[in-house]
Amino acid sequence: MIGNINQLLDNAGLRKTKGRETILQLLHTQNRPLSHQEIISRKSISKYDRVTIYRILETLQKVGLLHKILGSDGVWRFCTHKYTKRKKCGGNHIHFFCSECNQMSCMPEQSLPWINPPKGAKIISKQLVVHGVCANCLNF
Amino acid sequence: MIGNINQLLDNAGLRKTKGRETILQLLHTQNRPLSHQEIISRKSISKYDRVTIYRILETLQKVGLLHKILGSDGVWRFCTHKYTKRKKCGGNHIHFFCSECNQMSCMPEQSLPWINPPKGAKIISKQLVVHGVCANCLNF
DNA sequence: TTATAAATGCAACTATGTTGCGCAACTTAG
DNA sequence: CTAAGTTGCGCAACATAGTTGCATTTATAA
Ligand SMILES: [Mn+2]
Ligand SMILES: [Mn+2]
Ligand SMILES: [Zn+2]
Ligand SMILES: [Zn+2]
Repeated sequence: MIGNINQLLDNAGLRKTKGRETILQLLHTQNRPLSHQEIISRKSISKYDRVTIYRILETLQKVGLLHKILGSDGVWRFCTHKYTKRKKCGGNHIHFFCSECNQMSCMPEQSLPWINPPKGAKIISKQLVVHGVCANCLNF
Repeated sequence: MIGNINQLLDNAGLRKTKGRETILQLLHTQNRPLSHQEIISRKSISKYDRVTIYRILETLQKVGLLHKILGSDGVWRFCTHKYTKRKKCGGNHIHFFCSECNQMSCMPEQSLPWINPPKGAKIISKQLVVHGVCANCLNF
């Protein structure tokens, strides 16, 4: 797995550092987007400086290894791209945000609708965040 | 117009204060969501304390007189509901955010897609923000 | 008019994220 | 292998959005 991770960094033309590997590794084992806070509070990552974490996340996202989504709490979450049999997923799907536990999840099976841009405008990206209460939190 | 505004506050069961009237008035003359910053920098509003503005916006939004949308800059924007011949609009539409001028606009003609909730979860609301460059900014 | 409840102002605080800079680590040319 | 150049990291300081507590003022209704 770690070899795989290094491969990703390599392909992206990034230097392989322990911090990047660890974060990529962590996000790969999760199947939901994690916030900076959620990431840095992991044992394996807490030793890094918070600024370093911010920069690593920004870097990984810029080269396309992560996608990021803004929760309705104003906090960014980061997630590795997932692959289906068909094609690479660039994070181009709906996300769900539970306002009880503040956890975000991907809804990869539902993709974003086609959108007619405002007259003369150029669309770069879209984010559809569904806000609600997750199954877990509903059972309490 | 100001009579109309007072009516709205009244119907919502809110006290009529100069601050609330002025802010509602301002947002009614705009047809795009304004941030706290954009609002407080208006001459007519700059005399109020920033905390008061935050609280007024929160209050108006809670009773349903405003809808709020989070921009990809992490800043909330507030907008009055607009009415069409057909029906009341609860802000249930797509929003466009220009990353050049940081201005948000409503796309009321395009409504949000139906979304299949995650198993066992309850959906409360949705926000679809389209990120791009507006017509104005493209011409420079 | 007066009593009550709600709104406002002010100060302090929290939280996320950014910037600048010196030092360390890695890469590459010789 | 070594030195120079480039990139990443740690630390401190900063920027900005939004919140909380509490004293004071204002709106409303008795
Ligand atoms: Mn996702
Ligand atoms: Mn709108
Ligand atoms: Zn939850
Ligand atoms: Zn623009």
